[in-house]
Order: sequence, then C-alpha cells, then structure tokens
Amino acid sequence: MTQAAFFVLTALADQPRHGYGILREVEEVSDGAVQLRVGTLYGVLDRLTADGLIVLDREEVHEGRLRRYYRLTDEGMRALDAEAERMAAGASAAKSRIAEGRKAPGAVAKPSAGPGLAGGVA
Amino acid sequence: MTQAAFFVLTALADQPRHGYGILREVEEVSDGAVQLRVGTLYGVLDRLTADGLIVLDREEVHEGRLRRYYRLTDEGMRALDAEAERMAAGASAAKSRIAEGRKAPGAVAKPSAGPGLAGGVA
DNA sequence: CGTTATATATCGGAAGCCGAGATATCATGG
DNA sequence: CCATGATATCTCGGCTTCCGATATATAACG
Repeated sequence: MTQAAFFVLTALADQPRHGYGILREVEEVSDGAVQLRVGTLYGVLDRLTADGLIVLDREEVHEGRLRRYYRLTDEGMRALDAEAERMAAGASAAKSRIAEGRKAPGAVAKPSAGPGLAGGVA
Repeated sequence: MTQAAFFVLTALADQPRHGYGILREVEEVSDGAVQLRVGTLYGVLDRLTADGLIVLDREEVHEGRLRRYYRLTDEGMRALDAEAERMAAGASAAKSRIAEGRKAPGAVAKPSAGPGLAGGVA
C-alpha cells in the first residue's frame, strides 16, 4: 500500500468524506506533514475503489457544488488496520535501531578501524 | 521518503551493511512483511547516497566475493528518526480513527437510521 | 471583473518499483 | 564434471504511481 492510499483510508476511518474534504483532513491529521496532492487523490480513489477498500457512499449538492462522499468497506478497515500495524512495527524497529547505533557505534566487533557512525554522532 | 528508502535506512541504523545483507536484514526486521527487491535496492542506494543520507563505508572481499558496505550519515540518522516519528504518528492516528469509526458508526449526527460503516450497507 | 475558496476531473512528464537477466565465486550433490 | 543454489554485484525495460498544470463550475469578497 502506498503512502497516499494509507492516508486516504485514514481520513475515511472515522466517517465518510468527499475528495476535497479528504485533502484537508489528511493535512490536518498529519499536522501538515503530509500534503496529498489533487492530482494524486483521484487516482488513489479509483484504485482503492477497484480494490474494494472504499465505496461511493453518497452524493450531495452543497451550495451548488457537488460533493461525492466515500467510505471504508470492511475490507478497507481491515487493510488500514493491518497497514497501521506494519507501520507502527516499522517505526518501532527504526527507533530501537537508532538507539542501538548511538549506544554502540563500534559494537560491530571491530575495535576502532571503524570510525563508527558519523564520528560519534554528537 | 519512500517505503524502500525507509527500510534501507532502518537496516543500516545499527551497523554498516552491504547490499545483500540489507536485503536479508529488511526481511528479518520486518518479520517477512517487507521484501525489498534486488531491482529496487541499487536505485535506492544511489538515491540515498546522492541525498547524503548514507555513504560507502568500506569494501571487503569475503570468500572471493566483494562486499560493499554502506552506513548512515548524521543526516541519514536524523532523516530516519524524523520519518519514524511521522510513521508512528500516522499509525497512531489511523488506529484511533478506526476505533472512533467502530465506536460510533452513526456518530455523524444520525441517531440510528444510519447503518454506518459496514452496518447495513447492503 | 478578478481573485480566492470550494469541488470535481484529466493529462503527461517524472520518479520509483520490480521481474528478469548478466556476471562471478564457492559449496553441495549427482 | 556439471547442475544447482546461495552469495554478491549491477543493469535494463515495463509498469505503476506521483504530482504540477490545466480545465470546468459555483459562490463570496473586494
């Protein structure tokens, strides 16, 4: 699953949303760290629909503008859950490894030959 | 940062490794969930080097076979740390949203009629 | 009337992924 | 002796995905 797809699913996890709403929600939920582009969105939406992870929930007309709402399917919910698990595990692994690398730069069983990472790391 | 790049950095976080070793390490650290392909690896290695996140540490000849070791730079370490943070946050956000969606499928200001997610759908 | 915000969607270039193949050494097995 | 498999490097081409730019349309603000 791509990053974009993950964040779209996340934005839809609590309630159905329309395209433009997903765009804003992703930015907000990621605290501005992730900016889903318009050009990316619709391709992702199509793929997720084709994969059965989301479905068109309903269409509304708000102030003369069409809003097309999507929502997660059971399968989409499960896929997101599994992906979140993998991401958490990956993040956790990276964190503990960083700690290891900082704690023992020369723990490679090599006395000194190895200058260690970036010279002491600080 | 792409998934592939993230896992390469993670594999290098505790100690320098060579290409083939990274391949096995990524699979092991992700418990088989992530399989970095050979065709992907070298492109990632080149990009990470160009971006200054990793550097060629040393070259060794082991049993007649060349081993090219890479290691993280300070910048690479920081980038990995930041990315791990973002991933953890993303995973966490997804998790709590899933909980919200399950807890209140109709929390959309809809008493009960709302079949909500996966409820009635059909 | 022009710009900004909301809202949809498409197009094409660029970036990235990955199966397949090339090359080479060493060990195992037939 | 040769085939196979593991180790180890790297390249190529097709496919998927990303994203800037563009198009269309309504409403609000100046």
